[in-house]
Amino acid sequence: MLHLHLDRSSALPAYSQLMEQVRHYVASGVLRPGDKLPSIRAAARYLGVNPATVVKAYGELEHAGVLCREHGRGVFVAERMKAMPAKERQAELRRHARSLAVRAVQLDAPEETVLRLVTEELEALRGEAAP
Amino acid sequence: MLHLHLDRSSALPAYSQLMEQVRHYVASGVLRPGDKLPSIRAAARYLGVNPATVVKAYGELEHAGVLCREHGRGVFVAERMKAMPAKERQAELRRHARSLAVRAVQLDAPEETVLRLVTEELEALRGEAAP
Amino acid sequence: MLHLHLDRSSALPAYSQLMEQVRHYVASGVLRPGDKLPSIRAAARYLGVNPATVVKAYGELEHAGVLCREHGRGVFVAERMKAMPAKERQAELRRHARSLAVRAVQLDAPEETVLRLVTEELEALRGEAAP
Amino acid sequence: MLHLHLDRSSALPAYSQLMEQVRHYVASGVLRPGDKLPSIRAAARYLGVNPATVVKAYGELEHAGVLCREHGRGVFVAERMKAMPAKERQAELRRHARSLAVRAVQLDAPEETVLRLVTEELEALRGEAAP
DNA sequence: GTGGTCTAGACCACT
DNA sequence: GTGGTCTAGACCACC
Repeated sequence: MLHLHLDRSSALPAYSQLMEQVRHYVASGVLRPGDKLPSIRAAARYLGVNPATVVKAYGELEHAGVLCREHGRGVFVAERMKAMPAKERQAELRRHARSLAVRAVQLDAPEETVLRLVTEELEALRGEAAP
Repeated sequence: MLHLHLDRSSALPAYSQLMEQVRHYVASGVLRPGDKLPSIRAAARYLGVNPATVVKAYGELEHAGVLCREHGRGVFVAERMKAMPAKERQAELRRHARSLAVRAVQLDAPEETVLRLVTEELEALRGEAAP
Repeated sequence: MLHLHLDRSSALPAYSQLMEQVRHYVASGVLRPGDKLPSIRAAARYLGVNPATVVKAYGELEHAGVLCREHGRGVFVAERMKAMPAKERQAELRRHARSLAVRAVQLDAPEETVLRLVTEELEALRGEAAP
Repeated sequence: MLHLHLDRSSALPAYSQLMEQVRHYVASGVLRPGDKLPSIRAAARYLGVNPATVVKAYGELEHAGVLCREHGRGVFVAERMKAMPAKERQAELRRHARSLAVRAVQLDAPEETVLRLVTEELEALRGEAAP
């Protein structure tokens, strides 16, 4: 059973937190292409939210090419990431990298610490895929 | 004059975009401790937004320890970043590093590309401070 | 054996995709009046769907006058299209033409390109009938 | 005031009908880039539907690059259609052209009638833009 | 069983 | 004022 949880005190809306967790499981390989996700109702019950909230999260992830909803059958991890133009991909990554860099400078963290953190997180994602 | 701009179609609210830009200028050294920021009215006029939007951005940044409002005199870059506990600092950086890592894996970017992007952004910040 | 296939990730329901394919084969002459269609069970097995899905598709097509179910014998292409009032026929065609036109304008496609596409598709249908 | 209306007996969901109408107004030039659409609440009141239904329609049109929602300000026609890869654009047009061609053959309409309908619809869209 | 749509209404966030 | 999120619950469509 997939572990999902919400931080009700977070500034991010619930549907957005759910999206991030699913993205994480897909990125880490815990969820693989073709895998079935918890049904909308099951996830809603488990998280203690309204089914419509899960519908929104799953729907947005479908738009993003991460999931694939099949009427009457369920929701699945998409077989292949929707081809995003290389330029857009690079731009998205750079936005996240810049955001990290700005915080690092403000918090006065040395470059090596920042790079180490990124490496650790990348390895953590790979690690989860193993079993 | 500080260059500020908004992407009205962005998902991020205007005040949040403004905050990010101020953080960027402070991180890069374009704005140094003690520097005066544009007045709320001037910034609002320049950006074409409601002054309340600038008030909110400056207020949040004051709360975060980046700015320092002095009644009747204006808004300034704080002399020293409010001391954030090392643990919190690490946690904030790790959150950003994780977010970058998740996207990198999903977009299938190799580790070296990711690290290069981060290094580039860190250097870009340092570069802006020089002149 | 008739080639049938489903796109499970499509927004259109399975029964609707099946209908469209049968319509296509009938329009192109691959299926001619009186021809027998695959049995409900055979089609369901071939497509990997629930027989009820095929029942629904065949049923709707019978209602539209494209097919003709004969109890105990099978499902056949109707001898003559059920006479649809000229006015309704025109209206249905115009609906599809308008939908095409709206997309063409939005996608900034020149008129000649649009007309060429339509001509090509009409010829493709005629071409399939030949052999 | 923009004319909007729903056919409650239609098989298409209300939000989808709304989308089609907005697409039509944008394609015809009745709505031009930058134009403000009726607010979500105003449109909902006018159409006699729940605001959430309009939210869904506007949201999907934003994903499609037709509209642009700005928190607290309103919903506007996007300045420029999101660049869709030429290949996808062609594919979308061809799908609509094929659907038209299939119906034309089934309804036994001669090629010239079909092409005339398409031309008429394209001209109708251009005509509405004039004033 | 699954997902899809819609309502009525609440409360929050942004400008 | 604007749009954004969420709830509780209904009913429909698909498989």
